Amino acid sequence: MRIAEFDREKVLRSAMTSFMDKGYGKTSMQDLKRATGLHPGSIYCAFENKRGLLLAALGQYREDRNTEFTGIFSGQRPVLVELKAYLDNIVLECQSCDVSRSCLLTKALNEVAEQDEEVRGIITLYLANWQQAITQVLQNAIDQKEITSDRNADVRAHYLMMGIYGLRTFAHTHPEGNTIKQLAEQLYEDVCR
Amino acid sequence: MRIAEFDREKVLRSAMTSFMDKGYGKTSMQDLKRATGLHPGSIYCAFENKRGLLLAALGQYREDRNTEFTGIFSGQRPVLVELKAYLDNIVLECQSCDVSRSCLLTKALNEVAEQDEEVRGIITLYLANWQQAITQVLQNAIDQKEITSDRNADVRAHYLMMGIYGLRTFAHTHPEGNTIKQLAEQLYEDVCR
DNA sequence: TGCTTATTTGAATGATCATTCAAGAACTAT
DNA sequence: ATAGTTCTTGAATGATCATTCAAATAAGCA
Repeated sequence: MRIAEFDREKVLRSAMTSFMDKGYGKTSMQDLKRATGLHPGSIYCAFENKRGLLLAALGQYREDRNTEFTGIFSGQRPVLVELKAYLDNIVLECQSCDVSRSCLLTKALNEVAEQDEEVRGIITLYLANWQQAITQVLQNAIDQKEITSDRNADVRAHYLMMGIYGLRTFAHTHPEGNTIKQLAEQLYEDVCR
Repeated sequence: MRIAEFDREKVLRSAMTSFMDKGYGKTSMQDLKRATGLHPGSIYCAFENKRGLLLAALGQYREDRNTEFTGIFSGQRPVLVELKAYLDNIVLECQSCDVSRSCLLTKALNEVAEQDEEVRGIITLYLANWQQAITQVLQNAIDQKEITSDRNADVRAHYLMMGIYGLRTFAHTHPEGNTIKQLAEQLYEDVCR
């Protein structure tokens, strides 16, 4: 026996940012070698494929986003306060210099999903999980009477997700100023109205 | 002298859909040869490059979207009626079977813009033109007292664009049902509120 | 009709890429 | 310590790709 030397999470996060920066297709194995510090053979030994590395990176991305999500929505504050903090976080992300590192899921969905049934299925599943989590948050807000039940949690969650997707794309062309912040604030109001 | 035999617009529209279907990077010259009917040499003679063909296709896309836009916002009906028709059109586009053929501009922005300063500049310019046109529409609606001047046209245009971006991405994972239509309706209300 | 100029054709080129593989290195267990 | 297993290394492989080029073709002009 012999234990693998590399830190799996570190490697996957390096691959993640490579895929987000250059896209899956334009990230060559040489790029991945440089980013992860792993030689081609090791990558193939550990992940079978460049595609396998993408799948593993997607899984890691999901996990990272999950812990971030449950960290913010810990239930220690009113739901709407937590939701506002969540949106603030996304705004900061959009305003950071690396706008292109928006969301590996949507980026991969745009790039490879149309050609790869399995990848699309996985990404769709992850996004559906995210949507479910957001729906639960909004349902909590309704249960706590923080927002009305005029529109149900599902409809509100759909709208919020649409808004977040849109924010990220919009940020690509408007990284400057506080336009993003204003948009996020109106989005918050319209979701909670 | 000798006149080029091919129909430039037809060729560019074929290239457009190829780029939208597979992405710029994964569209090979063989794909483009099949799609456009032009042999490699002719493509290089007419557009200098694969990249040149992309630039030309982006230009054609802009023109096509422009005529579509001015066709809908002809000023013959109340502005808000025209705006609703415009959104209905986008909804139909999102619900059509080829969801991936969403918008060449945003697709290219995601894929190549981070690597190619010039392409990003051109796409950003086109999108800015679009935003300007939408702002003008909303300003007209304000001038005609169809909506209040509580929020100015710029802010409303930003929000509408964010919503449209988001709708398109959302449609990738929810092509079915009339979720998209509901979202578009709330977006319309929130922009005009 | 012939001459010039431009386009079309499609095989050839050279680069880049993902992937493989055989040899070397390191860890565990006996 | 030694055998056995697994990981690492990095050059080799074969495929694919954008691009080039020289020959062939056609259109405008004299």
